Amino acid sequence: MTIRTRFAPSPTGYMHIGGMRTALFNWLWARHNGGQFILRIDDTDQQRNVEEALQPILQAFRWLGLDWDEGPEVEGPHGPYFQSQRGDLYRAAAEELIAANRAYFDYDTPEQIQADRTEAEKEKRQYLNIRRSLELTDDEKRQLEANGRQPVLRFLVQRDEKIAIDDDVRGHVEWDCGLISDPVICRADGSPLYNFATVVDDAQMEITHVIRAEEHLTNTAVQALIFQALGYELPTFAHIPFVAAPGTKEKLSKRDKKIEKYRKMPQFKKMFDAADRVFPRIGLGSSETLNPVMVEYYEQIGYLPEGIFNALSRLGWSYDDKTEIMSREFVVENFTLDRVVKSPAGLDPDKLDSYQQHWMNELSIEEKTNGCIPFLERANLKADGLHPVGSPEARDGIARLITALGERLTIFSDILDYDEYFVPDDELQFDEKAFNKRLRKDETAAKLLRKFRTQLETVEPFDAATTDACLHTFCEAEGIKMGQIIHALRVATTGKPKGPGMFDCLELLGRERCLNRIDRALAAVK
RNA sequence: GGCCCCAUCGUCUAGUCAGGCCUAGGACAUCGGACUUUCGCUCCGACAACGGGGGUUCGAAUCCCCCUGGGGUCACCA
Repeated sequence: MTIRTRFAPSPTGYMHIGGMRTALFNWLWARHNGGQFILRIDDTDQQRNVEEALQPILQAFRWLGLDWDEGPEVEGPHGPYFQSQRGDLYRAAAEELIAANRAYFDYDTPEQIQADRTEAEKEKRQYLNIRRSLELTDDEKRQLEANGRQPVLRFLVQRDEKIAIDDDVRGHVEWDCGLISDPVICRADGSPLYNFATVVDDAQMEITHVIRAEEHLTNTAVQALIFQALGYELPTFAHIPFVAAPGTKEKLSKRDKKIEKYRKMPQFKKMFDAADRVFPRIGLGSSETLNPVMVEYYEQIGYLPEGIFNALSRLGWSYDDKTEIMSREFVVENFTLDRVVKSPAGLDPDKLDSYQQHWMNELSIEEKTNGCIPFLERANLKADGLHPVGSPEARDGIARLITALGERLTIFSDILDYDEYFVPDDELQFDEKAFNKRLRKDETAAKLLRKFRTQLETVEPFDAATTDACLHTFCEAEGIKMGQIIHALRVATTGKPKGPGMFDCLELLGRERCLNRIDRALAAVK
């Protein structure tokens, strides 16, 4: 039997990171078994701009490298893949249920239902819908319809039964049908509701494994009942834990109110801060428009799909007791449902960064350069303050900077922290605290720097090794330690108290810019 | 509140199904230390968990029961 899994997003305009993890597990299970992964669009609810709202979702799949065998754009033998276009299938299934007396038209108004519910609540008893419409004669129904009453279609739950599933993650789970209200399966206009459409679709698309988040576990009772009533074989269910907000066991939510809360949580804060730092500079709004609950956040701020893939794979799943770093191929090869964890897994930004760091460091200088350039371009920076960063002349300098940066880049947008290499000398900002400490208050250092400046004027060639040797000789001649001047030199040339190796910095900047900057710094000391 | 699910370091997890190999392993974070002109990297070290109570057993993180706690869900949303 070919394994077939699916993910069924509704077109909301963005991809939720928790949803992405669910999609990933579905994709992994299909790929691990040489099966198929299907994308189906649950657009029964909204009608406008489906295409527009869908694109970011498809983009997230493409970016992470989760390809789909059937679905939008690729189509396939079980289409259409938009629920809004599958009305005939639902209608036929509904008629089948009606004919078999497993579904009935309910003429109660929403107000009536609400009243029933309130009353049950008042009497502290579990609400179960009252099947008044079952008592209606055909004449009465006609009468109601003539008065404009539009019935909904309800599935008739056999209340004396039990329903059970054997979940691949949870094990045996059982419900008492006597506690389950008859679910509405079609609205008055005939449009299907989720619990019904999903069953019809999963059956028709021959889905073998329904892998979804735990929050759907309760729905499964009703869905299993409908599968049975329609004579379909039950797929295998696997309810994986949902992705929780950092440091909590609560489902990671997309709601604005929660987002505001996340923004202040210590574990999450740095991701929001990064968004506020980076996105405005590259014309993408701020954390208000793009936040770490969305997959797009990670793409736009410069994470690697490999890093996110690795992190998401380890969220609720493990290979063994020590393997952390895993390639796509490794996970596909080894992913099994029996190693899925049962309890909710909190997204951990720190750990995510550690995976990211690993995969970033696997990249060649060329690949890193390619990843960084778009950020420099969008931030409108000029290489050596002159050439557009996209130009071939600029590329070599950027590549040399990235080489000097070594393992200091975690995400591509980190390159923006080194904008001192891209601004004109007269626009260089000196870190005030460092400037005070290393130049203003340290008069000896400033004096030494003035003296060393003349050496830099003539040292030849102006590269890291030679300037390094030059400073050593200088220190020896002056009878000082490197530490007495080098900090002042660093702050004067780069504006910052930290960064790559000092002499790499000098070489990167070149003689002219170094001298300009030293002059400017020394002038500012007075 | 009803129903359902879950419960090991701060976090992600290994170990639970087949009880002893667990004085509970790894990773991230944190804190020390080494290296370095700074930052980072790297290396070394430290801290740190079986929610509680009863059983069963020679022996329980592992099996059983109860309690507690957390979460999910109860729509003419998905």
